[in-house]
Amino acid sequence: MDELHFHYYLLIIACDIGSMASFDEILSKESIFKDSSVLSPHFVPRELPFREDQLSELMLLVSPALAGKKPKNIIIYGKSGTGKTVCIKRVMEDFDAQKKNATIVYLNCRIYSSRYRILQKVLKGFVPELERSGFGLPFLYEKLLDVAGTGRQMVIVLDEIDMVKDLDDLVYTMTRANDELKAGGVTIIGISNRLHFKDALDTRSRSSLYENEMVFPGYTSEQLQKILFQRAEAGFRKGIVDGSAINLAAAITANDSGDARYALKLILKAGEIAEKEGKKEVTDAEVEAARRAVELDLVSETINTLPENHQIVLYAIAKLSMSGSKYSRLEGMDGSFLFTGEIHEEYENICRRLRKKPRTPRWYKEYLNDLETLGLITTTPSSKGIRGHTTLIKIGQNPRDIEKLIRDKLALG
DNA sequence: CCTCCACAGGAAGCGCAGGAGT
DNA sequence: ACTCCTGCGCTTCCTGTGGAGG
Repeated sequence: MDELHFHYYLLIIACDIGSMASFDEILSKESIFKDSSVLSPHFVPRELPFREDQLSELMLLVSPALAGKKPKNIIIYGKSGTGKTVCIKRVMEDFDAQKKNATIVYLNCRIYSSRYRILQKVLKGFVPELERSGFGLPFLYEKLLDVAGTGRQMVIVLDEIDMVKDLDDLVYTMTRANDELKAGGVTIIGISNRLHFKDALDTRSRSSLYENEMVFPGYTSEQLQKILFQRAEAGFRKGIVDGSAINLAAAITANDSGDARYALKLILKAGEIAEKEGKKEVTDAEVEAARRAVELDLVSETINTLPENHQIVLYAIAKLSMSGSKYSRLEGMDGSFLFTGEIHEEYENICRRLRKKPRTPRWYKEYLNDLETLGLITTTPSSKGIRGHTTLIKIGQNPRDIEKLIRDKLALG
């Protein structure tokens, strides 16, 4: 942020709290939160309700490493927000506290997505010269043998393991390392939310990776209620959160995913909304408002990570949705569906305004597919009646919200 | 019935950034 | 650090489909 913008920024803040007369007033105003970090998705609580079984099973499976023996490899399945990562983190805390000749490392494979990178990251803590790159795979392999060869048990947790491109090779490398090692060992704990990713593995690495398999089920509405209660108690001051608000948040979440992370986000957001509006309690109304806000947040996050051309196409769709489809009116319909042709025209117009070269229709169609996969638009093939063969397109959310989100981002007038 | 329009989507090939391997 | 190569994003070309209209 440059200086000018920084001053604007201060000005905006000043306007925002314009109603506050003094620091005394601001500071004397009590927050409804006791400790909002408890509600953050990264928080690892001492108690993990409804995951006691999985937790003790995991500890049992990993425990040989603390006794100098190699544990079996483990694969953990479960949709997002079912407590996979948080369980592992808890196990890791207790594991490290034992201070034995054993190491447990956590990696997210979205970032460390190849055998090479994983080895490099794991060994970095032991081999200082790896800060510089330029070492071959054989070198890394030798170092792995050196590090584990001292009798060290190494447990590598690979979150989102399905993102590893050469998983077969990785598993094979680890298997070979374990064969060669006289003391010490290397164990993989893989976490995945895609149930069918093992189909892509070859038989040999599959059987060695799947020595143990654990499944984390989604939380039910009742379970979510208890979890939310527990967290709300620690996160909010007494008597702030209404019981029915928690039930509502649990019900909304259980209804579409059972994702505890989403439920926590709802409650946190509801609290923030209540606080901003100066309310003393969090009720159903705040949870409802939070749901809309969280949904828009998710959409906005998706849009922000979209490549520019996808954004332009989506912008074109939002723009046309606001005015209604000319083509479909010509066909005597209500104008709520758009045609691929008119969207492409609009897309080209916007590209011209932005002085960008528009992509060809062939590729533009792939953009439409991507947008549909992301749930931002829905498409219906039209087989009868309308202009031969075409696709009818409808935007997923309120076009005004989408239009505004992208307009700010693309700096369109 | 034939041709044209508007579109779907496969195949091949191209240039380039960045990852793999040394 | 340096080179080679692969994969990605994209264009070009092509075939196929079904209604509209002469």
